[in-house]
This record gives sequence, structure tokens and C-alpha cells, in this order.
Amino acid sequence: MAKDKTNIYDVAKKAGVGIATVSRVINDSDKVKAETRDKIIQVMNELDYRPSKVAQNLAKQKSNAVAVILPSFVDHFFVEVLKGIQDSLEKKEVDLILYKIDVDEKRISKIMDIVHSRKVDGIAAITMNISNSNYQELLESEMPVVIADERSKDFHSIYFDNIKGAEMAVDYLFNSGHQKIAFINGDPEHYNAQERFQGVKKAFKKHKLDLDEKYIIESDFYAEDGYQSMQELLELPRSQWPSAVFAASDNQAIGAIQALEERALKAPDDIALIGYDNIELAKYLKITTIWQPMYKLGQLTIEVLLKAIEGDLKERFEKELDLSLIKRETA
Amino acid sequence: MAKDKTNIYDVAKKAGVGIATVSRVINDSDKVKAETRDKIIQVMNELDYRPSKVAQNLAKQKSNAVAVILPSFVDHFFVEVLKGIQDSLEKKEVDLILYKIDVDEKRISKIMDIVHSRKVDGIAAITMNISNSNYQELLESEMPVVIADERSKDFHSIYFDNIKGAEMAVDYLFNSGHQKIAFINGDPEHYNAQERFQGVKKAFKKHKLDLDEKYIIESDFYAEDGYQSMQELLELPRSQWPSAVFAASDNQAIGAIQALEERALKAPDDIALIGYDNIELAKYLKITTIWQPMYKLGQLTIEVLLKAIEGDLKERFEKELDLSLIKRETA
DNA sequence: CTGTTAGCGCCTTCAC
DNA sequence: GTGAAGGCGCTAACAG
Repeated sequence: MAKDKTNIYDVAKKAGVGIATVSRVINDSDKVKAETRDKIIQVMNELDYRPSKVAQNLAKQKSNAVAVILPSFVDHFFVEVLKGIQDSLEKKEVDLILYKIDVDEKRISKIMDIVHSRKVDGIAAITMNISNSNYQELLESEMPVVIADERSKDFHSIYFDNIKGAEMAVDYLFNSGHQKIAFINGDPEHYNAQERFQGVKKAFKKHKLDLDEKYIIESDFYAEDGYQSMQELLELPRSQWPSAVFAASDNQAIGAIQALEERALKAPDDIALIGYDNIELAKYLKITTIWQPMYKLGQLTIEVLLKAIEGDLKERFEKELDLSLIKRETA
Repeated sequence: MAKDKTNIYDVAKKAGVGIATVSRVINDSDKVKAETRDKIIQVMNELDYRPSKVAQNLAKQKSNAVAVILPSFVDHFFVEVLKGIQDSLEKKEVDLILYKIDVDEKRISKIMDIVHSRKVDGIAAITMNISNSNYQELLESEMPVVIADERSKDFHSIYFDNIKGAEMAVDYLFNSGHQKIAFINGDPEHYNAQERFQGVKKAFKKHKLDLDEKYIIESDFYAEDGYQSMQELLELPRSQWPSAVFAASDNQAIGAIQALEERALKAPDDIALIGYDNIELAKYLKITTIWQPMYKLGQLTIEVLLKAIEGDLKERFEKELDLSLIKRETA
């Protein structure tokens, strides 16, 4: 076995001091004579010594790392959120451990694994539909947690008003003259989908439109789902086609556009289309959409989490981020 | 102070055994009587006990985590790579710690921080331009490292043949009848950019085209750079416009399209355009491009890294991934 | 099969 | 200011 990593004892010995003093300069405590400090620093450089974070973590019971839990890596929504997360993490010296956890029955148990692992000081759970699970255990763990993209009455949370967003979309379509409006929703199990549906219903009621069942499609948030759903709509007799479609995500809208294109149809000429999220793609594809400030969501989530970790948060933090409609070319 | 986390002693005491035995069932060693094992497992459940990863890491000198280092989070190229990474990490029980490190003079030092932290068992560095730095220290550290998107003679590496890729692009343009071909390159400091330029020169020579300096633009790999560069080209007298442009990244191609659109120009009618990478956007924007299998790059990188960590890799691993041209509508 | 004991590398009182 | 010693929670020989 080759010479092992140098540790605090090597430094202490070579510098002719005790390990406690070395530890003090590592954690730059002021109670060290400048002279000995310099000597120690010099030795540390000579030996190319750097403290083991793992050992520090164990001793300090703190890891300087946070867990970010997502249901997916690729979805553009999360990429945007991640960017915000990274940007506000970079300033601090905090590591980012990324976990992908599916939104299923075992998600809380998997999160508890993370809690118990002691590898992180806090957890940010993005779009995990926590409220629809038995999160008692997590709540009792005393681990700082912030829930993003979902309102919570027990954890810190940062979220969007889905009802309002959906309402904005339908309002816009209605005010543009549409009466036959279809809604392609996301996973009905999901909080966000449920709320958006509520928003749709609310807007329909407001405009005295009636809710035609064949115009309400439940699928999931991905492009493939949007594609399928639009197919479904287009299989209706042409006279029954909606004049406008509201998709619960831009990904779905993109899929819907594909379905349209395959039949040489175009939005908004044949059927108007509005998406949701405002992912980067929406800009290039010129999709009219509801903008959820995802970058800001990520940023704020981490800021709040770090505060919670520091214990600077006396009360539960709760904030709704504003939505806005981005008018482009598909509606 | 509330009751602290339960530890291995709590379990041992309650189960009436020694901690070694508890440790054995944690690491499911077979040398435990079924009876006592059951008893211990039961107690572990009652106490909701789970071992501290941090303590295990320290004792085992192993962290079951890998560091992935990227120069950017948002770039679509990396997102695609990340997906591959995540997918092959998910099968194993290995954590992913993500670091964003700029490609500057201090990058090796920052990487060494990670090495010494002992938080990870291995490192994957994506597009970090390692070869252009003094990496001696990293090499000597014995930390398993794999370099992705860059050829290395000292580390395991997985990469693309940039020369060939660039050649393919120019060949295609030439064979489509173009003689006045411009090249918008990425950051000239960067390995990949340098090689792509070489490929361009090689292809030009082959086709007996001469390299007109005003058609060679050095910028960087992002959309904004492509936009600027295309502007520059369009500011030439119309008679001197190139008939085709090869952009060293799809991002740049997207920027270039913007510049074109602003002048009501269109690819390929006014100026043909070919990109590089085949990011997802390229598909939707119908950009003809050179496809680098980024997902596969990510996947393979992790596979190799995990093998290196296990010590299953006797020799240095080196692999070039195949490129292909995706013909779409811009050229 | 199982308990004892010494680390893993660092932090943190507590004396000096 | 500084050193000695115990502790963080777990693993890994080494004895039984």
C-alpha cells in the first residue's frame, strides 16, 4: 500500500504543534498566534494537505450539501429550475446532490433514506406531489425541507397559482373569440393538473361556456402525451374540432404541434394553441404560453432552504410566484 | 436538546447484542444466525434506525458517490449528457454530486478540492479541456477520473472525432453545390473548436476551396455568439455573402437563424446552415446538423467510471463515439 | 456465530 | 494561545 493521504496528525507533527491547533487554523478560529498559524499553513501547503470533508461532516454533524429531488432530469421545466438552484448555490460553498425519485408510493421512503444518510443538511423537493403522500415521518425528522412547485401547509413552500394560470389561458382564448376550447391536461393524479383543471372550469363558468367532455383530455405532461391527445381530438369529425386547445404544459403543446403538422395543419390558423410553462423551446417554436418563472423558483427555493438550515427562519415560509401570459404566434 | 438520532449502539443494546453484529446485518454478512438477524432487523424497524452514510464513508473510506463536473448546467449538450449519466447511475446505488466549474486557470485546483474532500469515489469531467492544463496533481492523486468529450492520453477518455465531424459538415455543404462556405467556430481556446477548425481546413483543402479569412469567425459556443457571428457575415456586401454557413454548435446555429430571421432571410433558401451536436432543439427547428451521441457519452462515461472505481479496469480506457449527419431542412 | 477493541479524520470541551 | 482526550457513528480484524 502506497503512502496514504496525509491527515491532521501529519501536519501537526511536522509543524511541531498539537492537532487541536491545526484544527483551529482549518476552521480559522482567531485564537491562534499569527506566528504558529503561518507555520501551520506553510506545512499544510508543503504537504498539500486538505481536510477530509467526510471526517469533518461526521464530527460537525453537518455536511454543507443539500439534496435536490426531482422526478425527472431532462424535462425542460426542471432544467430551468436547476439553473436557478445552481446559481444561488454557487455563491455559498454548498454541494448539490441530485436525486431523481419517481412520484410513486415509495417516494417518501426514499426521501427518508436521504434524511437518514446524513449526507445533506437540507432537502429541496421539486414537483414531488408531497401533499398527496403520508409525509408525517419527514415532517418529524427535523430535516429542513422546502417544497417547490407545490403549496404545502406543513413545509416551507414556493409555488405558482395553477388555478389562476389556467384561467388566464382560457380567458385569453375566449377573448380572442374562441368558444370551442379543448383542454389537454397533465397527470390527473397530480396536484398541478388538478388545479389547472379547476382553473379551466372556473373560466368556463365565468364565460358561460359549457364543459364538453370530449374536449377534456387527461394524459400526462410530456410531449408524447400531447401528441396522443391532439390525435384524439383530430379524430373527431372535423365539424366538431375545437377551435382552440389549451395544453397544460409546453411539452404537450410541442407534441400537439407535431400532430397538427402531420396533418398539414397549423396553429393558430387551423386550431389555436396555448401552452404552459414557457420553457426555452416555447420561445423558439413561438408558442403562446403561460410563463411560470422557473429560474426564480429554483433560486428562491435554495435561498429559503439555506436560511432554514441556518435556523434563520422563524416561521414557515410560503410564497406564490407570479405568472404571466406570453403572447407569441400559436394563439 | 431533543433526543438525538438513534445509532448503532441503541440498536445493539435494545436487541441485546454487540454492535459488531448489528454492523454485520447492516452490511448483510451471512455470518449471522437467522434468529438474531431477525431480532435485530425488528429492532431496527422499531427504532426507525438507518445507518449514517457519513460514518460509513469515514470507516469504509468510500462514499458511493461520484462527482460530475460540468462547465455549465443549462447548455442542452450537457443536459443530454446528464440524462445518460443519471440513467446509468440509477441502476447502481451511487449518488450524483454535481459541480459546475468554469474552464479557467483554477479549474484543476477546484477539482483537487473535490478529490481531497473524500466525498466521492470518482470524478467525471465533461468538456473541461483538461488537456490544456497542468493536471499532474490530479493524475497523481489516484482518484479514478474519466474525461468525457475530450481525448486524453493520461486519463480514461471518451470523445468524438471533431476533425471528422467538421469534415462531414463541409463535405455535405460542398456536395450540395456550395463553394462559398463560412465557418462560425466556438471558443478557439477550446480543444473541440481547434479540432473542428482543423477538420474544416482539411475539407477545404480536399475540395480545393480556399480559406477566406472573412469567412472564418471565432466566437464561442452559445446562441448569442452565433447571432453575432451571423450578423458579422451579413454586414458584408450582399455579393460577398457566403452561400452556406457551418456553425460549430447547434446553439450557435439557433442564434444564426435569429439573425437571419431579423432580415427576413431563411435557411436554406438564402443561406444554407448546418449545425453541430444535434441537441433536441435542432430537431424541432429542423436544423441539419452533425449528431454527437451525447446521451451515450454520458452513459458510457459513468459505466467506465464505476468500473474504474471497482478496480475492474486494468488499462486506460479510450473510446471514440461515432458521429453522423442528420439531414433536415436548413441545409 | 458473536463481542471487544481499535481505528477512520476531525472537532471540541477542558485544563494548563 | 495551546495540548490532551473524548466523541461523531460505523467498520474490521481479532479473539472467543
